[in-house]
Amino acid sequence: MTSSEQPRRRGRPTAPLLSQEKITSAAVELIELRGYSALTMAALARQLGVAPSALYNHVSNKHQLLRWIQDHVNREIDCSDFEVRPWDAALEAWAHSYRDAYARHSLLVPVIAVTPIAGSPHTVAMYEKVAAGLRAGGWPDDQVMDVVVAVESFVLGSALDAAAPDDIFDVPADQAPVLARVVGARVGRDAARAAFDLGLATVLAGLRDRLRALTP
Amino acid sequence: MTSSEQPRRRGRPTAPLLSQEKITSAAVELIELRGYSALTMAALARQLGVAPSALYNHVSNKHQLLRWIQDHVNREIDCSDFEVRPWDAALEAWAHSYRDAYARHSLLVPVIAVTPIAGSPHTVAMYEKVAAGLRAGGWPDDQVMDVVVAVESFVLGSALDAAAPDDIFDVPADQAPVLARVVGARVGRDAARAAFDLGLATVLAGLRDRLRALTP
DNA sequence: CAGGCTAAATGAGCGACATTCATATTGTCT
DNA sequence: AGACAATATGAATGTCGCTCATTTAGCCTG
Repeated sequence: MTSSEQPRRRGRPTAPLLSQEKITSAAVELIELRGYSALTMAALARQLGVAPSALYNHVSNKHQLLRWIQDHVNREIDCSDFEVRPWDAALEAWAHSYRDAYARHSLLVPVIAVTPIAGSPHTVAMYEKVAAGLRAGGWPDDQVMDVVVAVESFVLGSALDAAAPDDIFDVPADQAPVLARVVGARVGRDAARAAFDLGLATVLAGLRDRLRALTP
Repeated sequence: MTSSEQPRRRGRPTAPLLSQEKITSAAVELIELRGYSALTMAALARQLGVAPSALYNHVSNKHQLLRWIQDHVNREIDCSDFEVRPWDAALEAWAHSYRDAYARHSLLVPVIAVTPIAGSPHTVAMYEKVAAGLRAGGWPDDQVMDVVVAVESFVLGSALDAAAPDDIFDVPADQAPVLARVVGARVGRDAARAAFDLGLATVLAGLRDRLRALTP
């Protein structure tokens, strides 16, 4: 069934076949269809009906492509609550939305954590809203980023954890009796979700206390 | 200076040149010397004075090698406090030690988070101590792992954050004025460390509250 | 309107890796 | 002594990201 693929035209086409938007969308589609391991430059080019080398006229390398994808994913994160609800409720909703997005893109987590945000407009917009919300909620300037980073660290760690297999802590009871026991005590639930919920509730409670202590 | 490398003997040597211990140590040494990007199977073999293919008689693939390294790194994590101090103090010390270890091995973080611990003896031993400490501290069986995973998520997220460049949040003030302002308000400090300390203190405060509410 | 510059595509091919395989050698077990 | 298993070598393979020379077409300028 090798279909009749007429050899494509060389040279500059009438209208450009590629753009940042098209490349990013195709990459995200590919990831959602077949996972991150399927995201190769060759596969992406194929998806776009283009030769692999053509991509490099638009994106400098695969790492930059991942940053585009990251910014695309960040667009899905909901931080509208910061404009209409108290800081702690908004932070909770943001954290949930953030975790869910990256549970589906856990391979991006190590990329996010290390990449300057400046080149990513949606990402910058997100942090701007979060920072404004915390400041409006009474947090002092010099602690806002610490709060953001702390919560974000927990969120990204949890996103990684969400990608783990359910039996990650399974262990023979004779090797580690206490561990086997407490691991057994949480079967049935969505373990990663439960840990995230407990952790987030804990963090929020701690933050409320801390802010209260700051502003008597 | 291409030194006189006599062609090495083929076939089985009198004493095995390789073992899990030797391979892992050499890999860790290589990483500490030249970073993770230098950890290739060829470079590792070279470090051990052996042909690359010889490694595959001992380790099934690079991913398994990373798991050996992970277990090796976990051996450095200090969790002795769980046997001699209150659960919250021990948890704090553990988290610090854990973060510091993986700040130096952040490339392993996505591997840890997803790999079953069963094949890693030091890792199992670590969790056993932590679980026993929390249980002894009064935490109910069905919440111990949630606490462990929540703290671990924060720790691993923070370890990733520690590997980020200092200027990761730098942004033109006209694009995101509030963000620029709060980012500017924390210059001078070790930002990642400050966020970790704030977050850990917050989590511990929240956990103490929670346990107190459970056991009146 | 001719000539040149630039954008954007093609396809060949390179180098870095992880991994596999046929083969050789040697210690150990029967 | 002979068979087998363990452990090394080195050649080869396949996948990838990426580069480069080349081609083509639109646009700008004199």
